[in-house]
Amino acid sequence: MSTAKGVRARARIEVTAAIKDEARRQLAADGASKLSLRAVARELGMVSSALYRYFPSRDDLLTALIIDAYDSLGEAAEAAHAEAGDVAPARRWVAVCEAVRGWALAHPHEYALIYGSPVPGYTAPETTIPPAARVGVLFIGIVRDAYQRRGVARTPVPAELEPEARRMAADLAPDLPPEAVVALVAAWSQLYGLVGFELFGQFNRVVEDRAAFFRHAAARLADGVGLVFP
Amino acid sequence: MSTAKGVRARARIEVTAAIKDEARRQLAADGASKLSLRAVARELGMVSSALYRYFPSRDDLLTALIIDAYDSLGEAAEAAHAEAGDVAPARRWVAVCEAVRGWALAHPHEYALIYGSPVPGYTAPETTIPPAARVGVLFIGIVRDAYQRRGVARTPVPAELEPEARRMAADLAPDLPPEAVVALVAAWSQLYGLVGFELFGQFNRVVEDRAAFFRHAAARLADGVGLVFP
DNA sequence: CGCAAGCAAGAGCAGCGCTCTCGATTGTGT
DNA sequence: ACACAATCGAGAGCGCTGCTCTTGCTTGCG
Repeated sequence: MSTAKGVRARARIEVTAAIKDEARRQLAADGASKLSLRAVARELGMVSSALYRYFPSRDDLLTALIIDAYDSLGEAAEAAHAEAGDVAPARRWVAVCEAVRGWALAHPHEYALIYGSPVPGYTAPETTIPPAARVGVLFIGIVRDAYQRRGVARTPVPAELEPEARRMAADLAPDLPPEAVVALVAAWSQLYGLVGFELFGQFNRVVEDRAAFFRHAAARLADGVGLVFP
Repeated sequence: MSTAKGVRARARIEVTAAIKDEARRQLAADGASKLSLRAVARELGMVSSALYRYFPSRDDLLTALIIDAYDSLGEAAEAAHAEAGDVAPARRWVAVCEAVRGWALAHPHEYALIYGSPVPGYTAPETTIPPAARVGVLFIGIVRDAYQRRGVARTPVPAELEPEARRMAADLAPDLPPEAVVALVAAWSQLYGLVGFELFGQFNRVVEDRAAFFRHAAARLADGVGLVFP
């Protein structure tokens, strides 16, 4: 039935979505810390206290937006990966990196929400973990594919890191060599250094042609992971 | 004279410092967005309006804290560099990276203030540029030193990036090869990806032995810049 | 059909950044 | 040396925030 579960449940879903939409609008306009429950309620023509029936606190609304942001980013990355098709893993790696950058530039405040400083006094709940992992999983898949095709160039890790490297590989990708997993995780985090610096103005007066700079840096990141360009 | 400029000017300096100290305390305790002018004033035994004689707005207080944070980080990095002495540039590079990480772990909220998402609606004034550049300048010096001693390993940049690479080199370090400057800037930003991910919890359930992981990643960063370990 | 659950509305509390006014104190030019 | 100007702390107040509690109306299940 289209009205299964009754009018009330349907209304709840719609109102919840409307709240998130309006909140996302304000987030994109003014940033996370200016997001106001009262303003959202006002814009929706309801009184502020009514909003607490849907989100028990401002932080809960933010959490919902965070999950959506992770999913939106993950979707963009996966779409770019799919669109790249069956090209060499190194090229797919760069395509995903550029998708991450593109999404960040298009949604700066949402990017700041998930990869900038966590909202003070706020710790993300478990629910955010799976969507947050999507881009990482994608990278693992690319490296795995490269490894299965013709192997990856390996850079040995120092002795002090060997146990940790084995533990990481066991947790994240048991079929990949530990050195590759270490390189992968490092490159993964470094990607967000590149994106964050561009987004938060650290490249002002330093890098001008940021698209070209990023493309090159992403390719070198791929290189560092052991992917080769044909 | 020790009382030159009169009692009033002296008092102003002391009160300004007291305000910044208390603000820094609250920043370290609860983060930037919970920093409240009223709470600072309360703690200092003054009324909130009196505080506006010293900082015209909350953002101005934050700006003062940002500059101090950049200087504190720069100082820590420079101290680590000096302490490393005359070892190989690659080792000094890693020492500075570890100093940045150490400072960030010791001052998480101040790190978030300067390298996390910028406080929404707030754009840093020109005054913050020189202190913000200190760590970068340090890295340039290290690479320059390596270059003058025995050269650096160069990775060519693609044709599309060549003009920008030349421009960056002319701006930042005219005596260094453009490829090295590009690699340097990339590594510089990537360092903050590593640090930020550890600090903001992105490494939870991914990397456990973070010190060893970081040391290795920093060494590989140095490698990417063309520095060689003896 | 009746009763419990779900819901919007309104009032209210404590906190915030910021402004303005009012005396008191301090520094300076004549 | 004295008067005038600049500086400062205190207090009241404005409009905003997140959040709570109570009051009725609406919906849906037994």
